[in-house]
Amino acid sequence: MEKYNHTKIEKKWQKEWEKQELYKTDEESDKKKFYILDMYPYPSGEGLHVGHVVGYTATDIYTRFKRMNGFNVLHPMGWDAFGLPAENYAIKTGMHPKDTTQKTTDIFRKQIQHLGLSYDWSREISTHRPEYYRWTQWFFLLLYENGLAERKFAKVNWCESCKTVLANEQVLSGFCERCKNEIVQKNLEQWFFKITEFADALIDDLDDVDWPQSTVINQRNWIGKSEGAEIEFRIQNSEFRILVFTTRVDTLFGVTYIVLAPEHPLVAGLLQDISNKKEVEAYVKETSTKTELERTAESKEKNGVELRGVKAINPANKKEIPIFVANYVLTHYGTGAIMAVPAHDERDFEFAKKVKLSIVEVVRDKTRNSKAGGVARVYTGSGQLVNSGKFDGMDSGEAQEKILAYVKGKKKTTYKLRDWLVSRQRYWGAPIPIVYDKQGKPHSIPKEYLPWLLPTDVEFKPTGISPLAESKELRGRVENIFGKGWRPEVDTMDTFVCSSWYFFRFADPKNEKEFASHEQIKKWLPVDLYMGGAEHTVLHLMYARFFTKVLEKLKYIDFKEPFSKLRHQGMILAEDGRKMSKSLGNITNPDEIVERFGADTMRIYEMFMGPLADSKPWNTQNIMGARRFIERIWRLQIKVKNQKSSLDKNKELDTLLHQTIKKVGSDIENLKFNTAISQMMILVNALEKATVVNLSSYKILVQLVAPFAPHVAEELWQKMGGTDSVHKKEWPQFDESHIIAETYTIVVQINGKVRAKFEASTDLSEAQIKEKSLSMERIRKCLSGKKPQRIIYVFGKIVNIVV
RNA sequence: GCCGCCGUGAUGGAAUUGGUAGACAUGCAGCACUCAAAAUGCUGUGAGCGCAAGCUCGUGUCGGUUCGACUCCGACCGGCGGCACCA
Repeated sequence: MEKYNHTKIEKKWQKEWEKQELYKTDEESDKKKFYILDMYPYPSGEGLHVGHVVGYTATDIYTRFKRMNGFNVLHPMGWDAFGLPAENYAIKTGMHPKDTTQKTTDIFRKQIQHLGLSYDWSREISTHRPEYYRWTQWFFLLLYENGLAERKFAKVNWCESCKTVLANEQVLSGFCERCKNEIVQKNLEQWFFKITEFADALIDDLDDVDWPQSTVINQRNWIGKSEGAEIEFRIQNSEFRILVFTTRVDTLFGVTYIVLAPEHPLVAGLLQDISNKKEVEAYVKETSTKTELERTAESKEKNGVELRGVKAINPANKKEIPIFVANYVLTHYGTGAIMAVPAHDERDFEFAKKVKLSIVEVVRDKTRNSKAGGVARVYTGSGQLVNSGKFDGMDSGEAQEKILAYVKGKKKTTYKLRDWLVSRQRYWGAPIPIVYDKQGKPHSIPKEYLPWLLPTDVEFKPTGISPLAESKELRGRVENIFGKGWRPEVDTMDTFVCSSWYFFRFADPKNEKEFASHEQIKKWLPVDLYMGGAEHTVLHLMYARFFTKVLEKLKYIDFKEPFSKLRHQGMILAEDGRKMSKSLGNITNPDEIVERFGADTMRIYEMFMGPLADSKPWNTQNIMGARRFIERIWRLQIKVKNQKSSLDKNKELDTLLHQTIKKVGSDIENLKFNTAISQMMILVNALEKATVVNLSSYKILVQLVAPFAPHVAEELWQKMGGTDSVHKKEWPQFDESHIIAETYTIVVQINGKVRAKFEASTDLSEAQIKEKSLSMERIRKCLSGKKPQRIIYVFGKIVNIVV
């Protein structure tokens, strides 16, 4: 027997599989479809890291398993190629992003192939290619022409270092997601997608998907649906009214002042009527030039000024109350104005204390004996109403309804979700397919001009204006087509636009007439299993769901959710337990591991580390365990004999074999690869102890291992006389009759503590088992004459004697 | 602060309609093979007590439910992730 040589075997089979196009999706097949998708990577210059390998190996195992179980599987791979890092890299090196992208995707593809991952490369896509972004542009126009994309002025997040506008989702606690620089706010005209129109569907349809609970909750929180009411407050001696949004109508009698956001339009409207006009103007100017971040980060300290000389009227008790402008009220949420209830809202309480405003308790905690008039602490729960006129004594729920009717308020639902800002002042993205006429009015670029090509005569250096604005070619192109005085849109699209529909393209990647044909979409979508890191939950998943809902609304598709089942792979931490990062110098390079130990070992190791979704630290020492496992299987070859009977002479081994088939199958189905491998190790350990291994048993072992370690399995399959690829074989079946044992171990406990065990044959009755337990010498000794009070028998498992 | 998840040997982890805690693997120790090393194989490996048979304790802490709790309930402690003045 030759020594196990992973390099030789892996090279050989990777070449052979490519030659045979073994993993190409069968177009003609009438087998049941299954679409297994990885979140496609951004092909960075650093290459693949060990974290990618976890997710890709997991889906590969599942893919191979599904194929062996008779499914027609779509398992594609592509590149999220547009984006800031490629452009930043281009700026640094002077190379065109197109060339660097080409280079890095080539490296990624090679690395992925060296892992033996069974993607159908004939369907590879890359978002930076005109054949692809043509359809990204088509989607933009689809949204625009259906009123779902609009251009508007907005206070937007601006990164001074990246020189671009960012989406809210790309701002992490006030800092740029990419470069970690602080974000400032600018007022600019930008393109938005109206994702807020789908807020309810984005919440409701989460009920129908099989996703990790935490991800579903994160999505819900991000959308932030909140049901409440709008209530109008009159202003004394004025035509103006203040509309506030509240979720606590029951506290209306406790409203002792009103607060407007500094940007609230009414502030300007009321300026004429107030006595401290200068002070208010100065305050508004100061607060609104600050970003939201500065307002919160520099101090959570609340401050504000009163609009002196005007009073609002509380519609519930008709009392006159003061009006403030304050920094703690947000313009963009609700109506930009609030009714302050200092006794029952922490923020209002804090502000009222500071400015010395009155605090009136109107809801009392029923479970506690709150002291009358005790407003030293805020009570934000619901309870029983006090100081609320005829509503006294009602509980919060009832009062909500009654008071709302009494003041003629309207029910209203608000959301935290805001429209998606998609324009970017950067080069390396899909150009927005819009041109402006002489009056500056936007027009769609007619579909026949798509792809609307990204010009090449541009400097990448960020200047704050879009690089495309410099392109003579682009300006000329527009004037040629549309006429003199017309000018191009010079912003590009956020890369999240590209990734919001790529999973459709895989169904029909070469289609030149549509983003994907109706039949191919119907055939393959939705995605049956989607795998990716949890860090993408809010951003990408929300946008992809939004696009899917748009398509459904416009009758392109007839399903509502793109990803039926979603799972996250956990992060691989460095050996020191910290995150792997370049700056810490603790990165493990997968290429080195593959070279030293082999791809099969790498795959087994990463899957054996622990539960797929958990974060776990890398441990190079532990890789040897995976390697030894493969070598043990390899060495078992010597013991293989082609015995006549398919049933192994060794009954115990036969039982174990069938148990293993069963467990490995169900574990793969549940993505519990660590325990599947552990079960196979148990089988291998047992086979090693036998003097002879039946050929049929060994072949089954090789088939079970095949999804995990495809190269060595293929090699051994061939050595065992297999003619076709093991990966095309049917998954082995187990026989339940081989698993059922003739005896089982009964554990005898006294008061829940294990005292003895015995083997009982399956035909013993309950009474016989109890009797047998009591008669055991050891049990008699332990009982030492004490009378059992009760004897509990759990079928086939336990006898518990209670004394 | 709010929401969600998690806490098991030296280490990664296994075990949940409540039923033998620590499977499998790594490490470590001893032995075999070897001139030697590597590789491989065998044995041991939660803690304490005991010559032994065996006993006691043990799944973050404290309490509860139960014949029986890693598993269920309550409070607390610690860690991770997300959101964060959203009215």
